[in-house]
Amino acid sequence: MKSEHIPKATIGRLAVYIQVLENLLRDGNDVISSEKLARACSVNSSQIRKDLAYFGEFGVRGVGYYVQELITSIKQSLGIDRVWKCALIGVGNMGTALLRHHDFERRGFQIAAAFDCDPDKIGLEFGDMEIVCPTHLKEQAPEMGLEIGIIATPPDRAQRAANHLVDANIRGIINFAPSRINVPPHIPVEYVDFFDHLYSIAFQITLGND
Amino acid sequence: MKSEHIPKATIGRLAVYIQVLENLLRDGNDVISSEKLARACSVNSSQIRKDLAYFGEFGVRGVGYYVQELITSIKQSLGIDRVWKCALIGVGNMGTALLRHHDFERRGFQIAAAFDCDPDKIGLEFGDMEIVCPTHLKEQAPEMGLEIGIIATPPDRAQRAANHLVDANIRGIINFAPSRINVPPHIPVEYVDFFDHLYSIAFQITLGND
DNA sequence: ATTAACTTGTTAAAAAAATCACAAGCTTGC
DNA sequence: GCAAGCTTGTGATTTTTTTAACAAGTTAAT
Repeated sequence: MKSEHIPKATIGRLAVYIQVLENLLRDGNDVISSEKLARACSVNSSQIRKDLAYFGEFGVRGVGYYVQELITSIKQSLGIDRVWKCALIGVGNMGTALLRHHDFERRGFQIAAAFDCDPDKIGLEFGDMEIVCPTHLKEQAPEMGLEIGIIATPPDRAQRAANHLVDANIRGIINFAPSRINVPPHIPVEYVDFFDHLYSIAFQITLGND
Repeated sequence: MKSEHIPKATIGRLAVYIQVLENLLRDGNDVISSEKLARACSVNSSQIRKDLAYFGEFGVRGVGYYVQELITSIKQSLGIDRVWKCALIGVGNMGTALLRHHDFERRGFQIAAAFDCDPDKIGLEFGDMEIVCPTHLKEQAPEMGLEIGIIATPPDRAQRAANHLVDANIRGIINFAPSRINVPPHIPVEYVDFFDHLYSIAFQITLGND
């Protein structure tokens, strides 16, 4: 197989595979079968083989997958075999936590610029970055090669932030603010809200009760 | 319709509906049709009606849904019409950010106890909470009515944290650590990793390029 | 060199989820 | 009181996703 439409669920699982594979590698596993990987990920082994088949043939029949090689292949398939520069808008609680989050670099994402419209925050230094007004986005984005926008504003400011990002020709947006945004259809948007997961847990617990 | 198996995707969308409905209510909308709500959520209107139908009949034919009433009904359906007490394990970067996150209370979740096995952290005050050793979980959980466990440890400590939670009869777990955990099947687990969404954005951008 | 034991990639079948389409029901205006 | 205009709830249909099944390819042992 190769190319055609790829389910979003597949992308989510690929992220899981990477995580588990990296832990396997750390534990000294060089080769793994889809069956064993499947158990470690709590999915069906056909599922794994099918997910991978969208992107190519990465295994060896009768043997399995070489772990390091597979990690590299999946990362290439997802386009995360390079550094993506991100623009953060909104340096409140969430934004600050993101700036402090060490995993960004390790995972291939770099918050290269931080924006906030609060006059009290503008000018503040954050590591080697200075917080500036979002109006500067349009000029800084191309200069700095910013490609992904991270919205971490209060909900009522999210749309404005999105407008700034679109105007600055950003290529994709991840929105931590609890509100929907409208952008042109060629710009992918992902919404992040970990309370979704808490709701799901609460629901599953409640369900198990009756 | 009513009860039967409910797709996980439905739960995810109900969370979106709540978010959008709350914003609609704030903007003074008292009634809304599935068609308009669908547009605001970027989904199909039948989808909304079907999602709601799993839980009951909340609308009025010819009229639509009363916004406040619908919010209440969805929250009841999900079991988030009450406060859930949570135990946090791991007070590092992520754990601290969670403790500082103001939305917990507003959304019906309360981090009522914080645990960490680092001797430098044990004894530290956090608001009105003191960080204690995870070995105390088993005794504190029933006393305090802790029902949900939040794992925010480094990846190699996640399984141990999970064991403590299971041992303390916690009813559900949300895992922020980037590693899979094994728990008895009756305990629901949700994995949270917002890099999944960054991967997805990177992939969608890359895909659009060629 | 042949057999036995594995494991992948892929086609076919099954299951699940999303969408359509419409009868049933509410509201308003005349 | 009735017709016209909406909008829900739901059975039927379509689409998508997952799972099963197996031919094709690999390795190791005899």
